[in-house]
Amino acid sequence: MVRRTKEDALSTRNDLLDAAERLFSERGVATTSMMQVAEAAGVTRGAIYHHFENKLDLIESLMDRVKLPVDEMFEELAKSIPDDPLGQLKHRCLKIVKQVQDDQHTQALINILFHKCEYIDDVLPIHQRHLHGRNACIDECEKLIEHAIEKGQVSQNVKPRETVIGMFSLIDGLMYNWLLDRDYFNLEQVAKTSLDRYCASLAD
Amino acid sequence: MVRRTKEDALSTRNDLLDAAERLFSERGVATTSMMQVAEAAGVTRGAIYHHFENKLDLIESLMDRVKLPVDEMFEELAKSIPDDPLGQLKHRCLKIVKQVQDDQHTQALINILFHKCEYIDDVLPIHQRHLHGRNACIDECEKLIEHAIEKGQVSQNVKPRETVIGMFSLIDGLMYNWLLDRDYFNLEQVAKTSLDRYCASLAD
DNA sequence: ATCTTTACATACATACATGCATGTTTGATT
DNA sequence: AATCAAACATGCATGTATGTATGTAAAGAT
Repeated sequence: MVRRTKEDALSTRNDLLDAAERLFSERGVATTSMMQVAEAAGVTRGAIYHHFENKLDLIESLMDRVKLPVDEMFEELAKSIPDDPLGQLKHRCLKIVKQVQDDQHTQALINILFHKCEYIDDVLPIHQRHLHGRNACIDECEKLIEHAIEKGQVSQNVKPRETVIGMFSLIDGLMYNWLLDRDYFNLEQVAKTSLDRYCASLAD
Repeated sequence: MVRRTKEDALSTRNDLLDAAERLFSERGVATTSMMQVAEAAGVTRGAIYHHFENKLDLIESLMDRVKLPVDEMFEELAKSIPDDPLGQLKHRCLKIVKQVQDDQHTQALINILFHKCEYIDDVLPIHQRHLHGRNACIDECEKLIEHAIEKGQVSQNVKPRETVIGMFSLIDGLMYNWLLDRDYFNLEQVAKTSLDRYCASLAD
């Protein structure tokens, strides 16, 4: 089993990414060795070091494959002129939740970020990327809240920044706990009612 | 430097726990070696293996030293006859947040649980303990919501279980994000207003 | 005063994991 | 057709973590 065509090489690379995603998500990043990833992909470590520099590069490539829900949300927010800003916001948040619930790759990645990798210097680049997209998204959502205030959808007493942080934290917490035990509650359902209540209280 | 008195031994043990708590919280559990812990405590690995069986035992001993806020909450809930169940609930949740914000040991441990240790089989005992106390607490809080419904504080439309899960997730998410960047927002303040809103919406 | 045990330090044996260097085979190029 | 380079496999050298076994000096028991 030696050199194959370029398509085969790309397939090998994808197999490696698939294996890494699965193993990292199941057993954790630090405890999974390069050899285990290679074995799971049916190749040797040589294949990994040919396609990726090291473990960190492998992880970063994992992140490149999947568009995180916050990034997608950010893009959609940018190109929409909100007629119903608060509804928009709620809808986008639920979409994030839904993507984590339904899309396997997204779920695996978020699971890794939440539960399967330590937040330390070595893996910080990927967290940085996540947080960066997140903060940009928070800024955008903050503007939505401000619009909602102007439109009278939301009370003038609410502080936009804190409100968004609260919303995102609620979503984060729900996903965090749901990923710990996916049978404990229905993510989408609880997210919907929780968000509804949270938003309703903003009218004050 | 050899055999000291029993008090000295206990002091050594505490030094080790302090060092472990600090290093784990700062650099992560998996990436911190026993030798680094020993060095930080001013002893050799021999001292660690004298006091603890292995890394896992060290971590579990860490957890034994601190009473987690949920456990404390559970105890207090058990011995209180709620006159204002919803207010009680809110108050207890804020107390958890406050403890994480103000008590250094609690903060370090929660930080470890949230960000500095992978959720895998090896460290699962400590997570299990955390989740166990948590679930017991959720059950108790569920009863409080039921009381609140009986008292008319809360609408009959709310589902107690889901409501509690939402509340806890909100708190979790806030602590999770705050621990990532403690200057990004004021934990106690955002927690208070968010909880207030969330609870207010329960009257419906 | 002697003896035992505690509280460590030191040393070693084992086990991996990583990174690189070096092969080897075939697709791609000219 | 010959050559080059891609796509891996294989082997080694190194570092590092772990667990344990052994040493040792003082504390505590008798």
